[in-house]
Amino acid sequence: MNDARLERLFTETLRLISEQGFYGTPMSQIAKCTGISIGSIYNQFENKEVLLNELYKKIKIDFANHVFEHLHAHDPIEKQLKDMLTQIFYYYLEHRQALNFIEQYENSPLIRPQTQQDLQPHVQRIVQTFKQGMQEHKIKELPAESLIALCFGAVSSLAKLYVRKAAQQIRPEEIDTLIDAVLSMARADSAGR
Amino acid sequence: MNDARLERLFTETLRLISEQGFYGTPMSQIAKCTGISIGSIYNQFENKEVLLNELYKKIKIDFANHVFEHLHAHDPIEKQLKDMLTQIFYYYLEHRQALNFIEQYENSPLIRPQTQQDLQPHVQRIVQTFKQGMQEHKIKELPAESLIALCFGAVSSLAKLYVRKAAQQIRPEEIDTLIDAVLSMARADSAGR
Amino acid sequence: MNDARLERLFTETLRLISEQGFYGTPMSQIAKCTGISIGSIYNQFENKEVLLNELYKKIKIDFANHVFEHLHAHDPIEKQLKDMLTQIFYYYLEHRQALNFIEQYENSPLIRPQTQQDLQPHVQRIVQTFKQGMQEHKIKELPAESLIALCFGAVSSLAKLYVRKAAQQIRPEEIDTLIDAVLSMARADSAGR
Amino acid sequence: MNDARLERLFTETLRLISEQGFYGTPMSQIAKCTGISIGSIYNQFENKEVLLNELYKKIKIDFANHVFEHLHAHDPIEKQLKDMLTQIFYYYLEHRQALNFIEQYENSPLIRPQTQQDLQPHVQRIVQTFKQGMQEHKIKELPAESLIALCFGAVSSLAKLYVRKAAQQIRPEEIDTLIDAVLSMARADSAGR
DNA sequence: AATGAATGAGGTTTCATTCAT
DNA sequence: GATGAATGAAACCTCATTCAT
Repeated sequence: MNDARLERLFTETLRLISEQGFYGTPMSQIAKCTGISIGSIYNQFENKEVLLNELYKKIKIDFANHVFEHLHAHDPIEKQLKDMLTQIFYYYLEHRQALNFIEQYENSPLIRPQTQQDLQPHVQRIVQTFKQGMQEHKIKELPAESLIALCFGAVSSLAKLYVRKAAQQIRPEEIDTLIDAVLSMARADSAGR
Repeated sequence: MNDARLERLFTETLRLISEQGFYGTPMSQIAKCTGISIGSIYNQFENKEVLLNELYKKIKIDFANHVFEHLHAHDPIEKQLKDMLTQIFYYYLEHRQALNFIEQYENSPLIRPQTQQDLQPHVQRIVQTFKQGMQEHKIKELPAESLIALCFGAVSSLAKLYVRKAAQQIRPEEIDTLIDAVLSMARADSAGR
Repeated sequence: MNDARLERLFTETLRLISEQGFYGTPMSQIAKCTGISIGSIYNQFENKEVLLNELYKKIKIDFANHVFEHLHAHDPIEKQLKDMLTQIFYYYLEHRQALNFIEQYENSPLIRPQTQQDLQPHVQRIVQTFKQGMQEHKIKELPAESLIALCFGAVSSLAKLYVRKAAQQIRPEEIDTLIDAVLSMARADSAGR
Repeated sequence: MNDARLERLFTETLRLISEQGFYGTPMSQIAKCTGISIGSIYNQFENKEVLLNELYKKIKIDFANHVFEHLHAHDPIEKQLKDMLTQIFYYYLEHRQALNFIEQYENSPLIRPQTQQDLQPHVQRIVQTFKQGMQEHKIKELPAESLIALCFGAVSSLAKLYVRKAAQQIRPEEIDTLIDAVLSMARADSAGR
């Protein structure tokens, strides 16, 4: 299968599943909407679960790449963190299908520890950035995983809120303030009590 | 259907779905595991979607009730917020099936705006507590909805992390510190920058 | 079960089945619409098939009684036949639910030869009237059963047509002419070729 | 699905339903008896109702085609009508499954006005023949629809009678006389009183 | 490699019937 | 008798997957 077809397969599958869910989206519909025959899809992916898993990995990697593209390794660590969270928020807002798919998938029994392992290298830099911040005493010295969970959980939750209220205008200063708030969870100088 | 059976139906459905997902859990299995015939289930709930919706509402209300039971209206607002987030975290930890069900359901196409409307009264007090905190200048004056999304997103994300690493011992002081971090998102005196 | 309840059971069952068919009408709906519990219905009738069979017999007997009530044994045989067909036509028109039920039932696999046997006495007089007409040489000497089939088939077919076009006004002279036409099938003096 | 399979599907469905009725004939049995998988049937027909509807249309069209094949447009109108009714009678006798299916279907709530509309063109010629007879003053000037209902109702009723008494030998002269009787309903020179 | 008709296990749901109250 | 909650066999239908072309 050539790249264009594969791309169309992923894009359309993402769209359908974000609208209808995993089980509201039969393979036959994916075939019809992409114009790719069911047989060809099964030539490429062993079964539906594998297709979804590959889509998940692709989306997460796209996401990670996007975020890191906008990060400058020589910026002060605080700026890097702020940029990271800001990028994540706006990425989700502009890729709400991806946001929904990720949340569906990560909370479903389809997700396997192995998949998360495979993605480790792609998100390694996030952990590094946080840990570097701790070494520089700019970030609270807490388990990096926990801090990351707090920050990412907060941002994706915020993104989901803004996606739902699609109509309302996004006021960038408000977002900026909210992301500062998120950062205050991590910042070392932030009052712990 | 008497209360005991209904309770068993809800409990067992929650367990099965948190383990196997919505579509990995056929009605026949729910019937077998509860010892309630399929016919009786359909006597009580119009269809599977309605059953899941009612289960969702029940879980959310149980959750809200639990959290509010441990809140003292006359405590200082800061303490109330801290207690709330702490309660939520430990509730999720002890009700990981509920946590997983809620996350599955809220990210699925099954959820309907009407359901969220129906639950409004039960979560009203959360909004009130935040707004009161703003009036007392203890809480940043940001859209309450957004602040709540940040805090709740952070806490549930943290709970999911701890649920996954079930084996590891929970260190209460660490949790306490992390929840303080969450609160620093909301606290007015916290450096916004 | 007292008479009023039994009557209501029959009336309502007839209505439901004429609107929805045998299999579109569950026992539970009959129970709800009559206000008679399912248990009571099963006390009275062994099963659904028996209920329908009893209803069928009741309707056919009501129908036969009505027709014969309007027949005068001392009228000339030709008048009696004409009255009979006319009565049948208007009976069907005013009891379209009965007409539909009968046609459904008689063409379904539910009908049993025994039931038709049981009704024999009630329709005996029809056969007698035709046979008497033959003896008086007013009626073609053909197998009575066949002649009856022709006449009754024609009239019920006509009734079904008029029932369908419910809106249109019935013009009694037109009906009269049409029934005369039906009679011409049977009349001895009618040109056979 | 190729023509042979489709033909087998129709033939076998007709047989089963004429023996067991619509609701005595599950799709699974149709699948087993035809050797066509349930999936393939549903590939071809949206649901059971559509399958039955298509079968009904096919049967009616076959029926109409058969009747018209044996009609000669240049014969005198009286002969055409007689031939038509005779053909109908023998067609039903030899296609008793079709006769039973049609009667079941037309008296069931499954039938839809639209379907009858769709068949209009195929039965148009019947109406034309009757109307032509009226213009030629060979046929009583009554509403064509009503006259047709009378004649067809009589003939199909007669056919049903002969089908039931399958054992008895058919005496063609008797049938001929009976069909003449049916025609006397329509014939202009037939005594109206 | 691409196709899509065919398959049938297994899902959701219905509803005739039972039986304890 | 009357009731109606409970039952579960069996219906309709879906859809992941196969495989001959």
